[in-house]
Parts: sequence; C-alpha cells; structure tokens
Amino acid sequence: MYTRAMSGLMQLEPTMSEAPLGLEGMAWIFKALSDPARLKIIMYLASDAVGCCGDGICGCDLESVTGLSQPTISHHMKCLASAGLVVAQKRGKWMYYSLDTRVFAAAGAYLTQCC
Amino acid sequence: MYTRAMSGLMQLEPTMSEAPLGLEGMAWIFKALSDPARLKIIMYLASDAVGCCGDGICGCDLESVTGLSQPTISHHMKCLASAGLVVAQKRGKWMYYSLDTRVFAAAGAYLTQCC
DNA sequence: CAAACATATTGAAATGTATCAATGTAAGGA
DNA sequence: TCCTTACATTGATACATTTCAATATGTTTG
Repeated sequence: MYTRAMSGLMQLEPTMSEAPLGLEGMAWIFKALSDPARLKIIMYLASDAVGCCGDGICGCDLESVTGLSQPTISHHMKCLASAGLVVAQKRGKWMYYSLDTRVFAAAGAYLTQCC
Repeated sequence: MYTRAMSGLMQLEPTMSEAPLGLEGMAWIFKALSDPARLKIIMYLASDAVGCCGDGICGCDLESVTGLSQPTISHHMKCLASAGLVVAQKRGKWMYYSLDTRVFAAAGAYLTQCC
C-alpha cells in the first residue's frame, strides 16, 4: 500500500486554494497556527511594521523578529503559505509576505459558529 | 539542564485554566484543533446528538463516531481537555464530554481580530 | 562575469504525535 | 464476591515536526 508518508509528501502538503475547506482543510489551517513562532510571525505581519527592505515584510525581517535561522523561517513560511494564511510573492531577490485575511476570517468563523 | 521533554511532560501539558492566553496558550489551543479526528469529535459534541448512555456524550459514543480505538479516544479527549476546549466530567462509570464555548469564542475572536 | 545577498533545499538530530494491543483501575450489577 | 463495563495508562511502532549547518539557486550589482 502506497501512502502519502512513503511518497515523502505529508510533511507539508495541502495548499488547497479555493476549496470548500472540509475537516482536513480546517485541521491543516489550525496546524499551521499551532506553533508559537508562527503565531509570532503572524502577529508581526498583522502589525503593519515597516520591513528592512521597505514595501513590505520580507524573510530577513522575520529572522530578527523570531530569532530563528533563515532555513527555519523559510520552512515556517512555507507552512503558513500552504495553509493559505499567508501570501508570498517574490519581488527582486526578496520574498514579501502578507496575511490573507479571508482565511483568518473563515477559520475564526468556524470556531465561533461551530458551537 | 532539566527540560520538559526529559520530565516526560510536554507531549500533553498546558491546562492553563483561567490564564491570559499568550502565544503559547493560543498555539496550544490550535494544536488541539489541528487533528481531523479531534475536529470530528468537536463537531459531534456540538451537534447535540444523543449519546448511548443518555444525559450527554460519553467516550464510547466517540469510538463509533471516529472509528478509533478506546485508548486513542482517551488520548484525544485528554488533549482537547488540556486545551480547555472540552470539559470532562465523570458520572458513574462514564466520562461525559462537553464543549467550553468560551474557549472557542476566544480562539475565534483571536483569529478574526488579529488582522 | 564575479561577488554579494536573499531565499530554498538537503541532511541530520532531537523531539513530539497518532495509533493500537495489552494491561490496569474503578464503578455497577449479577 | 465476581464479572462486566468504561475508561486510563503503558509500551511499542511508525511517522511527523522543529531546528540548524551546509549547500544550492536565483537576483542584483560592481
């Protein structure tokens, strides 16, 4: 039997674009939110802080905010992006990150409405 | 240096009662929400379904809902309870579970208000 | 083109997680 | 008292996650 784990996937996957967000999709979003370093990054992106490169927050800004190494930041941002919480766009040699407020709103609504 | 991991804790911990819910606490809540089986359990608890024992939903109801073994259910419920999302109370030989809507509301508000 | 910089990928170590079988514990009923 | 039932704990297995050092890739600039 061939599993996602065997394929090397499922250690970062979804990126489900505009799907209906079933249990799996919601769980994936919450997993992305389940790390303090990632929440710190999110809070920073939400704060309208001015990044070192002007024009947005780039990866190197997040290294100093979190105290984590560059590869680790890269990993976390990929995780947040795969959940749709963060939009990453390359401009020049920088990656600029921003929050997709729609996904936050959807996840928030899920929690406030589920009970 | 003595770490949480060495102590055997931190593989289920918080249960932070009435704390201010910092990044760590929020991350812990989202981690509890990050598993499809646990979301399924939450949806079931939110559905006002009638359990097999009357008077609420008990552990054995959740085995059939999820298809998971009894020890696994026990593990998941401890996880949800440690995040404060679920309240567990023993009555007779059953554990009755219910959602703490305040914690859901707090987590939902966190997401809708953070950006 | 070469150097410098921002980011991504790989590899590895340490730790955490999900799951079940087996076993323990406590409560109720025959 | 003994058996059954509901749940918890232990032990083991298979993965997943976090993190960094090392290295690769791609972009800008001298």
